Amino acid sequence: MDEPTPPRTIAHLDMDAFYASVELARRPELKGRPVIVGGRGDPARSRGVVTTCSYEARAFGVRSGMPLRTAVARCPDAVFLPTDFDEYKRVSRLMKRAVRGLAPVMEDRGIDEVYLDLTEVPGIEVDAGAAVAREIKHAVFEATGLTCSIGLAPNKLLAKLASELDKPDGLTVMQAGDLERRIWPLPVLKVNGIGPRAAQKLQALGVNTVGELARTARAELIAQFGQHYGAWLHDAAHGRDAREVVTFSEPRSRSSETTFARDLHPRRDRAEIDRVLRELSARVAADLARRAYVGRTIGLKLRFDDFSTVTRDCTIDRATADAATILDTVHECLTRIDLRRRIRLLGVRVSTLCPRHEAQLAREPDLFG
DNA sequence: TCTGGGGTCCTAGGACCC
DNA sequence: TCTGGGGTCCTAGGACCC
Repeated sequence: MDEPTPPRTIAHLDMDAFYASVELARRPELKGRPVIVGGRGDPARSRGVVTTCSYEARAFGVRSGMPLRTAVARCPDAVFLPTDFDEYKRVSRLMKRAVRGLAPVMEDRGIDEVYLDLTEVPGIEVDAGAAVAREIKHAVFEATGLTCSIGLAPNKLLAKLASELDKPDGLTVMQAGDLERRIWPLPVLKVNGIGPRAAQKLQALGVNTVGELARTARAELIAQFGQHYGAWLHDAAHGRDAREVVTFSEPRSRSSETTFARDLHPRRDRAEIDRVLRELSARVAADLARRAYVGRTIGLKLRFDDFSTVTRDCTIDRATADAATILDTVHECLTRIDLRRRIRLLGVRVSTLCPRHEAQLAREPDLFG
């Protein structure tokens, strides 16, 4: 067994309906109306999906991930807005700066959420962290004009579940007995790490809620899901999670992909395909250069009109961030794919990354060899 | 009404080396 | 003539998350 660790106070902070809220902040006249954010404009003809929607839109059954055309059908009177990532990233930076000022041990979990280890924050012992959490919520509101929800718990898994219990503008402190009372009745899909596939398989076993999962024998879960995932499922249902709050991690890959407005013919649209691959390679190269990283594995992703997806990759001798090298390697990958359907999506990825200066150090012996 | 774009991690098989 | 494991790297696909 693992060494027992001293109790921690972990927070999960989640912005409320983030993209929709950012849009409402700069268009206050839309307040109270259903607002749906997603795609690049013209939702009725778009192949995009809903990225976020306001709570008013949710009342019509609109959900994130839903095709925009479905959202139009469910809520034709909604205000549809294209995604403006640059603006969301700007507000996200304001949020994170405000949070870090009060709780420096922060793990970035994307544009609108973070984990915090509050264990060492002064004053945390007073009321299990609720006062500190209120301060953080206030600081986020001062910096962005937006509300967030915070969950406080002894670990990340429970903090994440807790932050959802009282949305929007919520603050939930998990205490003794709350696992059984508030978490066990939830459907297994609410647990971070259980997705649609695992939930479906669990349902087939008669397991629908977290409590039912907790009551399933560990050995049974391992038999059904494998040693690693089976044991994790059992631990998760019992609220056990020893993961640290990680303040920095090296990036593993960078990529860029695009879905076409109409599916491309592999021969007749060859010029367009080449143009897009060139563009995607240049974008990934620029992204790597900006971050001062290079990578050795170049990958091509292709989705056909039937939504089947294939990938090919190729590892080269010398890590690169050069657009021409990436493009050449992508073309090499393309020759290994049987192009017998129309193409819906193309993507370019560079992985096995390392910082540019480390790659240079590793190469230096070559200069003398 | 067909299903975005950015990621991470895991698995499994084959190559290759010791 | 038949038969080892372990370790690492590479590739392809898939589950999952925001």
